[in-house]
Parts: sequence; C-alpha cells; structure tokens
Amino acid sequence: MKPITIADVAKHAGVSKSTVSQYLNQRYDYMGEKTKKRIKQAVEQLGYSPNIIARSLKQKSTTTIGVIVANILHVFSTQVIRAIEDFCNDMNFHVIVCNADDDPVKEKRYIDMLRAKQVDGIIAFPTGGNVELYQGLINDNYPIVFMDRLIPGISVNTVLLDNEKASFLAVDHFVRKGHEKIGMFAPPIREKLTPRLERINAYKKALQLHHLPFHPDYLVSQEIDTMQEAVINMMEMPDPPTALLALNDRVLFEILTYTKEHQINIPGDVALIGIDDVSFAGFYRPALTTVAQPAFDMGKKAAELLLNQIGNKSGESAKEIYRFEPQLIIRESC
Amino acid sequence: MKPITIADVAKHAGVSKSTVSQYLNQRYDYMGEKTKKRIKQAVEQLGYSPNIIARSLKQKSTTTIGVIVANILHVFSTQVIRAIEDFCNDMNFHVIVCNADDDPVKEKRYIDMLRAKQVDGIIAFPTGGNVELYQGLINDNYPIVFMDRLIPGISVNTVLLDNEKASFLAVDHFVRKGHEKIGMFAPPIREKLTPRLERINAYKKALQLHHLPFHPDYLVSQEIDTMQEAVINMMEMPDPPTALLALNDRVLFEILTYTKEHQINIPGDVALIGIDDVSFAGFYRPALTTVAQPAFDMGKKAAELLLNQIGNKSGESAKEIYRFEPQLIIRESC
DNA sequence: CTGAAAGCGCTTACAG
DNA sequence: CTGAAAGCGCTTACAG
Repeated sequence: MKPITIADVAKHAGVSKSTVSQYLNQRYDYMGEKTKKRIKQAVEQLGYSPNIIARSLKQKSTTTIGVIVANILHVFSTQVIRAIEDFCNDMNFHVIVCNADDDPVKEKRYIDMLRAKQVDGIIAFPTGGNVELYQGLINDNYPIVFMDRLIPGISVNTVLLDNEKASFLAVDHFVRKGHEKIGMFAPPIREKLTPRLERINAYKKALQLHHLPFHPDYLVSQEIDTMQEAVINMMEMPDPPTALLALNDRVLFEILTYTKEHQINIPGDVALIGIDDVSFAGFYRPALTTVAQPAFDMGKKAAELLLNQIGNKSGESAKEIYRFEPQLIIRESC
Repeated sequence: MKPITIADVAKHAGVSKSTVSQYLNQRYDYMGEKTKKRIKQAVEQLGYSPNIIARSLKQKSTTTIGVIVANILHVFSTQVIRAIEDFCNDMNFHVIVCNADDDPVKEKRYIDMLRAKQVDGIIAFPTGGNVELYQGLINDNYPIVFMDRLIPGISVNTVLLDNEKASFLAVDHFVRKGHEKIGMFAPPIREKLTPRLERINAYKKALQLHHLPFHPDYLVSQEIDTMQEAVINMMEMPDPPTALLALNDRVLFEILTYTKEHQINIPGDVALIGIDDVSFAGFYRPALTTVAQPAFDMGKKAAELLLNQIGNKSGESAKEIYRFEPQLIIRESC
C-alpha cells in the first residue's frame, strides 16, 4: 500500500510522466482524446492523487497562508479566522492558524516556522514587537497583510476598525440617553496597540465634543486579571460614573462579573456598552447594547488583499489602510 | 533576494551540502569543531532557514496534522482545537483546521486535500457520512483519531465524553432540586450522532431510574432554526416541564432567547441546565448551572494519541475508546 | 571526519 | 501530439 505516484499512472496508461502531468494540470491543448481517456482511467483505477508537497517544491507555491492571531480568546479573532478560512477554502487555499498569545517571542517563532513551511503569505495581528522582522519581509516583497493594528513605520496593507467611530458611537449614545459621567475600562495601554489607543483617545475626544469633562478616575487601563478590583474601586467612588464603556469583549466579561456579583442593576444603576458584539448580547439580561465590528467582512477583505498580493507578485501592490465601519446595536443595557 | 538554499550555505562554508545537512540535523557524531563553527557562521551570515517542503518530500513527513471539525460554531470545538494546537506546537507540529459544517461532502473534500498535502495524520469529528473513506485510511494504517463521535463499524482511537454521565448528572441534580417534570431540547437525531443519541437515551434512562415517567412531549429533537417555536410550544402546554436540559450550547442559546423574550424567570419558572460550559455561564443572570466537558483535556489526549500513532508507524496501535468525565458546575439556574 | 551521488514526486522548457 | 531530461531543495546510504 505504498502511495502511488505519477510514474505509476504513466506506466499504467502507457504514456510518459510529462503527459500525465499535463493532463492533471488541464493543459489539454494538443492532447489526443484517447490519451486523455487512458490517463483518466488509470487515475481512477489506481485511485491516484497528486502529492502536493512535490508540486509545491517545484512550483514554489504551497497554496497555503498563515494567520497569526494576537490572542485567540477574543471573539473578534475567531470570527476573523473563520472568514479567512471560508474565503481561502473557496479559493483552494489552506490556512494555518497560529496564536501568538500577545507574545512577540512566540510571534517570531511562528513567522519563522511559517516561512520555513513556505506559506505563500501571512495575515497577522502584529504584536508590535517584531518590527524589523516584518520590515524585512516587506522589503523582500513577501505578501503580508496586517489586521486590527497599525505598526508605526511599517507600510503594509492593513484592515482595521474605525476605532474612533466605535467610541464615538458609544459615547454619543450614552449622552443621548442622558449620561454625563461616562467611565471606560481598557486593557493596558503601554503596549501601544492601535485599538486601545484609538478607542481611548476617541473616548476622550467624544467627551470633549459633548462638552463633558474628562475625569481621569473614570478611565481605567490595566491588566485583565486585576480588572475586577478596578471596577469595584471605580464604582465605589463617591461620585461614580453612571455609564460604562468596555473596550472589548474580555473587559466586558469583567464588568459583567462585577455587576452580577454586586447585584448592580443595568441599566438602572449603570448603563453599559461593549465594543464587540458578543454571542450572548441578544439574550443577556438585560440584552447588551454593543458596538459591533464587521469581523466577517474584515477577515474576508484581509484574505482578498493577501491572495491578490500573492497573485501578482510582480507589481508593488499599493499599501493601504482599510477602515471598517462599526455598528451600534441598541438593545437594553443602554 | 531569491531564497538561499543549503547549497549556498555549503559554498559559503566551504563544505558539501551533505555536511551542512548533517549539521542542521544535529548529527554531529564525527563532525570537526571547526567545520561546525564554519557552518554555523555561514548559516547566520546568510540568514539561512531550511525549506521544510523539500525536507518533507524526502522524509515523507510534514510534521503537520489536519483537524476536521464538524461544526466550528460549538464552543466545544473551539476549545478542543485550541488544546490540539497548544499540544502540537509544543511538539513542533503544525495543524491545519478544517470546518466540515456537518456536511459529508465538504468533509470528504477536506480529507482528500489534507492527504494530498501529506499531513501526517488527522483528528476528525466525523460527520458519519464517509465511512468507507475512513475505513480505507484505517486499512492503510493511516494515523487517525476520532473525536466526540463513534462511527459504527469503524475501529479507531476515539476520545469522547461520557455522555450518559452528562445527562445523569443533570437529571440527578434536577431531581435533587425537586423537579419531576424535566424537558429536554436537542438537535435532530436522524443523523445518529453519538452525543445526541447517548445524551437523549441517558436522559430517558435517568428518568426511569428516578421512577419518573418519560413524557414524549417533553423531548424535542429538531433543527436549531425552528427550535424557538418548539420551546414556545412546550412551555405553553397545559402542564409544561419545570426543568429544562439543553443538549449543547447552541440549543441553550435558543432556550435562553426564549426565556428572555418571554420574561421567564429562571429558576423560578423553569430550572435550566446546559451541557457545555459556555463562556458567560458564570455571569449570566442567573448564573447558569452547566455540565462541563473537559474539552481541553480531551483535545490534548486526541493530539497525544495521534502523535503517538505517527511516531510508531510500525505497530498496530490499539484502538481504544477514551471516555472523559463531565463535571456538574452548580450555579444558580438550578 | 566529509563528499559525490541518487532520489523524494512532481513540472516544464524543449525537442521531435 | 508526446517524451526525455533537468531541476525544485533537501536527506541519506555509502564510499573513502
């Protein structure tokens, strides 16, 4: 039961390997009908299926791409991956998913592995820690697209959310509902990741536009593990906010854990909006008002951009930034 | 910037390709110190990294496995995938994830693609539709392990939940809480998928053990899209159940949507237990009592089994069924 | 201790 | 219309 190769097929059909190869690649231009049929039969009888590894070696293309996600725990990541896989499968590409866990060291290891495996291109949620590495790939004209995050100094096709608008949407809605004391919870900002930076800045800007003071105590940006206490502290201030914005789904989890444990009534005691449309938003009690990212469209776009780049290796592809519109989904939490 | 090969390194170091290859594969047995150092330098200066595709072709191993998941929308699947990836990455294996969408045709396409890509083995949540195909792989002694589902007639290492126990745990708890009218919602059973079959049967069996009558109207097994109405119908019966068991997370979503829309009080009006420990179980209002699958352990076990099979291609590996213990997590919904 | 040669399973000019 | 030959980038007996 050793695997059968193109040579076996050729022998069986009484033609040369070249001809079988032509047949397999649908280069029928001058192929005789009888030859075609003979090969077809041989392939079927032998149950032959080509060794893609061998083909890849020769063709210098693996029809595989790599996706390096910063943190698979975010819904956004999983949705984006799903979209990429769907698109790629339609285009007969495979995808290898890697989870960098927000760790530049892991990220580098994955990039190296993926390249060693000769993937045709990479879609990355860059951690921000491997700037030179990425720059090198770009200099080599290696197909790559960034997702979710801008890396200063690196010019590459990037698809991300219009984060400013996301915060605006939320703050505007809070204000419309009569809130003036609006708090925000975010993961640590020291990492200078685009979504955090932009959403926080826009939050401040939005307050300003509404002539609301920015109260530093109303903004918490720190590790998820200690977020619980932070929420408690903020809510136990003498004059706590009446509305809370969660920068992403993981932060939202923390806030929800707090509000549940302390029997806080939403939106009675505090109104709540989360960026990222979590799976349970619709049937949470109360249903959660969220700002949804069009994750599916974004993933698809990234895959499209990458496959295009892979397609025309020649031309310098334009390096653009694609901003996607978030959408406010009004439910009951505000 | 054309990629540099082992030949370049050899030239640069003034040795033969063979020697470089030995070096790269740590076969230093008789290698001179100076040679080693020279090669090391050449590798560094050139920034060489081996082409794994070429190596794979020669070695007949891609250090890549495929995972075919039945439906990526289940938390269970995503957790299992995560565990497999973690384990494989530790072992320097790559994984290609495919989502069959519960469709045997897609499943077959993926199996063919994965084999063509020469993956060293496959972990599958079998749809049940490609029995002969799987049997063929097994006959060829191709490394494979099944997850979550038993396929009658196919003998292969399989890891799955002790589904009977899962239902028992739930029903026992309902009874302990004084419930006698226990309903169950499940996806269609015509597909004869193990988890559904076993959980439903065990639900009936558990009722019997508690000397409770099995009321056919209390058991609904049908498509997710129409589950909403089914819930409504059951709950509007003259004598509706006082406790509901959701066979999996997707079913739970439907029940929760219903209970929310109809302002049903949990556990006051109905008690609720779901199999699968959903992400929001802890902070849902009320917090949800669930039966958790040890998805992480299960995924890891599957990966271990597969890599073992890949390791000793020679021996007929034993084909066993590994049952994992579910765990009742008591919270507030019952 | 190291190198020349064959070969993994394909594809692709090129010749006929 | 089809085939012989070279080559993709490695690894691996084997010889020396």
